[in-house]
Amino acid sequence: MLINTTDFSLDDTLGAGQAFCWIKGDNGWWSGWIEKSPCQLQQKGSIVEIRSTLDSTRPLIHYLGLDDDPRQILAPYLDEPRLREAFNATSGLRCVREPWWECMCNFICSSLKQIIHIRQLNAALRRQLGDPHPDGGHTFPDAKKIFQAGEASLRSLGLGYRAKFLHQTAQAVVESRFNPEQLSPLPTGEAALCLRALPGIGDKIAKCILLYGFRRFDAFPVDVWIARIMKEWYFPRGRKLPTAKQIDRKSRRLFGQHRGLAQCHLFHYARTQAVFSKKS
DNA sequence: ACCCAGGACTGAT
DNA sequence: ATCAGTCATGGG
Repeated sequence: MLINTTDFSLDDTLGAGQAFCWIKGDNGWWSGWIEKSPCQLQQKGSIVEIRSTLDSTRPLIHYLGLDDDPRQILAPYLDEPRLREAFNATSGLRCVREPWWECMCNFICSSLKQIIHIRQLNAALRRQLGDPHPDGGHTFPDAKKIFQAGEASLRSLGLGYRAKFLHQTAQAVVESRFNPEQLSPLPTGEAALCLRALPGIGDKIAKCILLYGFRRFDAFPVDVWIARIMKEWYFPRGRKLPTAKQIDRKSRRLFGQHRGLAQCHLFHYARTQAVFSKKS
């Protein structure tokens, strides 16, 4: 199957720290998952080629966020010259729609980890606890599987201190102490507080889950890369990095209701420009 | 060996 | 409310 796209980059979208089940092979094909279907993707020019058992391109268009136009959504904020610089360098990036549970697990695993390590942990969780798929690979394990595996077993996969967090959060989901439907009536700020009740989820990870797992474009996760680029561009005077609260207020004022989408482009730009790698 | 990574949590001011 | 210390692991 083929999808024709405009101003889209598969490499940027799958490599920008949103989803962690995708690996790019030496042949140029990305291998990963759309829900429970293994899937391979390759981009040539404006064409994305799909190899999978899916009978329609619709789930892929939905997953990759190809149904919205970030240039149009961010248009009101692109007068700001620095955001425009970052956006123009990353305009092929789309905000993906990750399954919320896998997204939650990925980001619980993400604390003090590099993106490559998060991918490794995602692969380990699938291989060890997921169901094998006839076409190869393993589906992502549900909360019950991860809970029943036990903390020690999770630790043996390399999760470190995150093993206890993931185990306890899985238990909370199994016991319905957390249900994603609780979030839908809540504004994003209160939804973040709800997520923060779960072990291993603080403000930053809560907002990643809301942005990538629940498509809350007004969630603005602040990690070290965002802190660096925001300091460099919007807090140039100070010696130290600005606080998360300062950055949040600034993002609200600069990027409005769609600051989460702006964050996707800022994060990817910061991470792919050598200028921002832990300087000052 | 050393440094850092898409942080969260705890206990002390 | 802010702040330092602690927590595991792997790659550069």
